[in-house]
Amino acid sequence: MKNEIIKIGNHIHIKTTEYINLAHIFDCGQCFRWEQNQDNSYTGVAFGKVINVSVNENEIIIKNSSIEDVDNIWKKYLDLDKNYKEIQEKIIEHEPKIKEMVAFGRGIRLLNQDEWETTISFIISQNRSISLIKKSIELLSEQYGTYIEKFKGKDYYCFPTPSQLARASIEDIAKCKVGYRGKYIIEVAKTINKESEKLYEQSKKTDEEALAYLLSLHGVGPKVANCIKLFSMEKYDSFPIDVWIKRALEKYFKIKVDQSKKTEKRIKKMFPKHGGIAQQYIFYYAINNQK
DNA sequence: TTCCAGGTAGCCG
DNA sequence: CGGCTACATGGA
Repeated sequence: MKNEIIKIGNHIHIKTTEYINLAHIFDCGQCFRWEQNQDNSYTGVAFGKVINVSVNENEIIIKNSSIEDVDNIWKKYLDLDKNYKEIQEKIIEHEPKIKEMVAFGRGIRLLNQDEWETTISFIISQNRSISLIKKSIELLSEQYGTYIEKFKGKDYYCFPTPSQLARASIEDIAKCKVGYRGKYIIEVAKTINKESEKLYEQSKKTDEEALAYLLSLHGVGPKVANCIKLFSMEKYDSFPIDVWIKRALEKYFKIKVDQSKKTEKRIKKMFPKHGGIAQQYIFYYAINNQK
């Protein structure tokens, strides 16, 4: 996708030929720091910056930013160089049962998020609902993260760095309502603080190597590891299986899902190459069509 | 009150 | 390996 970026007044406009749906992008369970405004725009924090995003006709409008940041950060973050229309067609062609789900989630894009933030966010996510995950991450950022600025009347904080969280005490971090995951967060923060380059090397390594590294982190199992790979390492084969995906695969695709290698291979065969993106359509459909 | 949530570690056979 | 269970917390 070629995206023309122009500045009009204080706003940056990105021309796009694809259908973009911000609600589907920001509320599909891949990220936890974006909130919808009354005008349907979204405001959020990523990479230490606060921006406001809206969509109008064939363009994305970014407020509180600069041409440089849009070029260097947000274009990549919003995954604007990928052709989702083509990917959708390939996914449906290979597994027609997913057609309705892809139609439902049309406009989703997989954000390219920071590895560290994604790691901690999904450690927190285990065995909890999305609204509570968001609450804990907000509390963590307020309590430990660096202050950024006030935007439209609200104070915004960076996601805490590894060293900021490595200094946290178990009693203090409990105030962020992370429950038993507090010890995981602190231990992983200490690990990454000592060797942060190791985490950031994984996107260049093979799927298997990245998986093995992530599984070595305390509190990271196969599901969380696959979320980290998919949402922050551009490893689009990753297919995280949580309770929603398990139920949806069993209900709509009639396959029994367990932890075995056999099941993993079967799923990979159903959703090859862009499996992680297919997974996201299934997840988003599942959480919005529960019965 | 009980059940559940974008699960994992620890333990046991 | 596969099968159990404890784990914090708030919403339904």
